[in-house]
Amino acid sequence: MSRERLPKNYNPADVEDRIYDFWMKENLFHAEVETGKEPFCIVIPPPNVTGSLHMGHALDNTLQDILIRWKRMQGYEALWLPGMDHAGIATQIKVEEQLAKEGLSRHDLGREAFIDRVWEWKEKYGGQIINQLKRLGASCDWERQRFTMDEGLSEAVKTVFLRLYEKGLIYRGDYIINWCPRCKTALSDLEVEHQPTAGKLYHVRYPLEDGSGHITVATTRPETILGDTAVAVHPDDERYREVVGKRVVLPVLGRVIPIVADEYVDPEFGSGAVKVTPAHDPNDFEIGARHGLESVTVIDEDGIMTDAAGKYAGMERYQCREALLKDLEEGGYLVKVDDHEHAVGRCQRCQTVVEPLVSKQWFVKMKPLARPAIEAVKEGRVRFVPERFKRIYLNWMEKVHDWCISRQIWWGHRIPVWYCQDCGETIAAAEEPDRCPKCASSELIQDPDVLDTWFSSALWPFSTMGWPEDTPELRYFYPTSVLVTGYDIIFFWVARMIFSALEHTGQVPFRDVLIHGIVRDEQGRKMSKSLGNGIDPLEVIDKYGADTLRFTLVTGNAPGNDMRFYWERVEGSRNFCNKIWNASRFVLMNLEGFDPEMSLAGNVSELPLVDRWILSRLRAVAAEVTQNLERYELGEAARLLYDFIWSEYCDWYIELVKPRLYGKDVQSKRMAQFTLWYVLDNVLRLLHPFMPFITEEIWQRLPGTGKSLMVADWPVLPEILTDEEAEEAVAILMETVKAIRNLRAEVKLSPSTRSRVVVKATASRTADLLRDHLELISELARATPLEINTDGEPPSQALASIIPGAEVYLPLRGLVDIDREIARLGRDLAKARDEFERSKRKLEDRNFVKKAPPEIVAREREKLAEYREKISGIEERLRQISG
RNA sequence: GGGCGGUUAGCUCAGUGGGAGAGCGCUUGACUCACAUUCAAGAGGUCACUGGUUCGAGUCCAGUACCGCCCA
Repeated sequence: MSRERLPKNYNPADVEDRIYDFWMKENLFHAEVETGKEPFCIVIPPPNVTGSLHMGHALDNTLQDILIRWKRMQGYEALWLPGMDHAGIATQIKVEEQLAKEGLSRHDLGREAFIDRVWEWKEKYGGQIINQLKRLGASCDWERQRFTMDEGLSEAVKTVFLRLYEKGLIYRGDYIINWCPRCKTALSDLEVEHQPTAGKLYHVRYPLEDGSGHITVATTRPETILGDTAVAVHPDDERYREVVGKRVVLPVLGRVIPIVADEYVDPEFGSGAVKVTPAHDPNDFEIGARHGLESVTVIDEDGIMTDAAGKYAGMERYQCREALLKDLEEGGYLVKVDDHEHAVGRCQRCQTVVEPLVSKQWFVKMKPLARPAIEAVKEGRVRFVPERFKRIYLNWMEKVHDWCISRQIWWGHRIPVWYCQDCGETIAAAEEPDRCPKCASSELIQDPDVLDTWFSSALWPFSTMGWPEDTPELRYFYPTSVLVTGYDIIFFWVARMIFSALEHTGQVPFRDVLIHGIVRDEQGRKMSKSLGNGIDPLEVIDKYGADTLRFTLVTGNAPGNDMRFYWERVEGSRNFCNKIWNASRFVLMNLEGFDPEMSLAGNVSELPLVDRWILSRLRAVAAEVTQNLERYELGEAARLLYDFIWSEYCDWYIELVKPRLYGKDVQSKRMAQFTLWYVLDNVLRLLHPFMPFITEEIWQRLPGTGKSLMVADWPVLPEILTDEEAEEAVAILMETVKAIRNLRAEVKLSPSTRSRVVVKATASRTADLLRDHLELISELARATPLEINTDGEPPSQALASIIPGAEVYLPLRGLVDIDREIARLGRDLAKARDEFERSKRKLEDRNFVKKAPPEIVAREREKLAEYREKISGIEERLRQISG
């Protein structure tokens, strides 16, 4: 037991690093395989190696740490497996920027030297987020840290690629993809963000080839006219029945193209006829495929018009638009121009407008993989929390498109495919082949592309455990217990992990998916670099401590909902830390002569009433906290602890127990010490997952505790602590104290002035209870002298308050304003009568009495009796003072 | 266009069919020997709207309005 004086205010900076070092030194984060315990496992959503901790990470990892610490205390072998993602495009951009400062491009270095450079960068600057996670208090098993470019994980990537390739689920071909002209790479559908943008809708007239008229089409991207290979109308559209099968002449270029009928066309939009540019629009690509249309690429990978664009060749895409519009107008083809808002796709990484292009890329065939992934979720083998995210997942999975997995960058997992320069054979292999298996040529060139970063993170739950090897980790910890992540990443990552795991391991990757929202700024805007409205979690930790940040992030919002970040809320959490600190300080300062060993043998039923009350409440709260954690209601669990500690333990119990601590009755003092200690010990355990640092710091100072709170047992309290009678009795004591305080406040009596109070109890049992706690009430309500009776005549010159079971009088010689008192009692009376009527009406309703659960009806009867008593009490009082 | 979420005190938000809650802010009083990062007392509500189910709806169902998000 530490006897050093604790500071008045909790200072996290003095505590947190020291405690974290202690945990590390004691190796308490490490989880072992096959310990005989039941496993509980979480794999971290690997942050980007380039990343630094933002509020999203702070929230996500706080939730994971709460779960893992709780389960660890419950006796599970709890593994939280950490690591990082190589983040292909993001990292490459970072290193390219660094090179640019030296006046170099990656091409100056060449591929190998560039990749070496990225590794160098990674060793030097990468992974700062790991240390930031430690500051947050994350209890990850750092010995097991993984990186998606590690040898083992790279092996898993290759294995998966080859398996899918051999099964025909990976293919290469010319399809329309999203191309970022700045990053110079293909992107998957998910990596394109659509933003509503003000633009124009150009209506252009295409003359029929036979001179019998024209068709007007509308487009937001006139430059793609140059790549048109058809005009399409809806097959049922009467207006165009005659012209289907005819041909039109493409304005300016003069190319002749057919008119086709296709269900895709919306007859309601524009003129009901659309131009078809298979090479530069995903929907047109589909139409083109259905009708066997030609595909003419007019924009290249740099966003420059190709030779196929005729006289516009060499122009930049927007420059071409202007030039072409001018020509269309001069030729009389431009009918009109409307303002039009449409969705423009931009590169997630650099915000450049993406260009849909036909390009040779690698794809994963999704339909066969999606089916089992849909089943697994429908059957509940993977469970989303909150459940509504299941629908979002299923909707997406059910209409998923093939996944473009090749990227034209250098940093990443190289596609394990070689092409024979002599016979053109494609060879997929784990290692570079010596010669072509078909023609024995040694002229083999590896595919230059790398795989989408998400291709490797999709394998994370099992690749980190050694798959494809059959490791003890896989057998013990896999499938993992729960995945915790934001809803913004369900498609990118969660969905891909589910189908990958099912395909390659035959098992789900995790049983539960806990989805949370995003942390917004105080105006409700997304935190972003460009807005500069982000709040650095480390700034919060520096100023207020990690426990404060964690508590702020976990309280005050429902699962799956977004939350706003307010410094006021941070202060509230900080104040709570300080409250715990000072309550603990109080307990530690008053444990002199207390022996924890001895007190454990104490008989609960022999404890004083208020001790039995707080122990009963503690047991209820512990059970509720556990239940809420089991349902992933972490915010609710935290709120319960906040209320219990602040209101019941601090505001009431500690105040109730003070006279005993300072009094002469040693036996009573020992019991108070025991109860204070016992409740604090358990409360610290319950709170530890939420606020690991402060709880550990205090707990280690408590007598009779162990080496570390983080491996102490989670409270499961004995049934004998539950004591409904004590709870009811203490409620009466509290009501009485509140009533007296209330009356005192009414006449603005300062707390320093003591005042006589008379309490008339309606039942002798209540009178006994109040008499037994006379000193307590007197102390808490500043009531001296305090008279308790059951039949005395109430003082006439007094304020009155009628509560269930008692009438409370505050005598004030000559100071009572009778009119005011009559008015006040009148208000109380009106309120009580309203309640009485409502209750009476309810009980007179036969259906209520017949159909409502008996305990509800019984409670309602009790209420009615209380109101009746209150009303007659007030009426009686009114007669006394006005008569 | 399809889907999802939200609408509760001045603000931000909890609320799991059975007496409308918290934090902050506001008003009044107090440096009472754990804590002024505190304590005590108080004011403040048509639970968006309209119907329905139910003995009973902030809560379940249907619809409407507005705000937001995701997908196309």
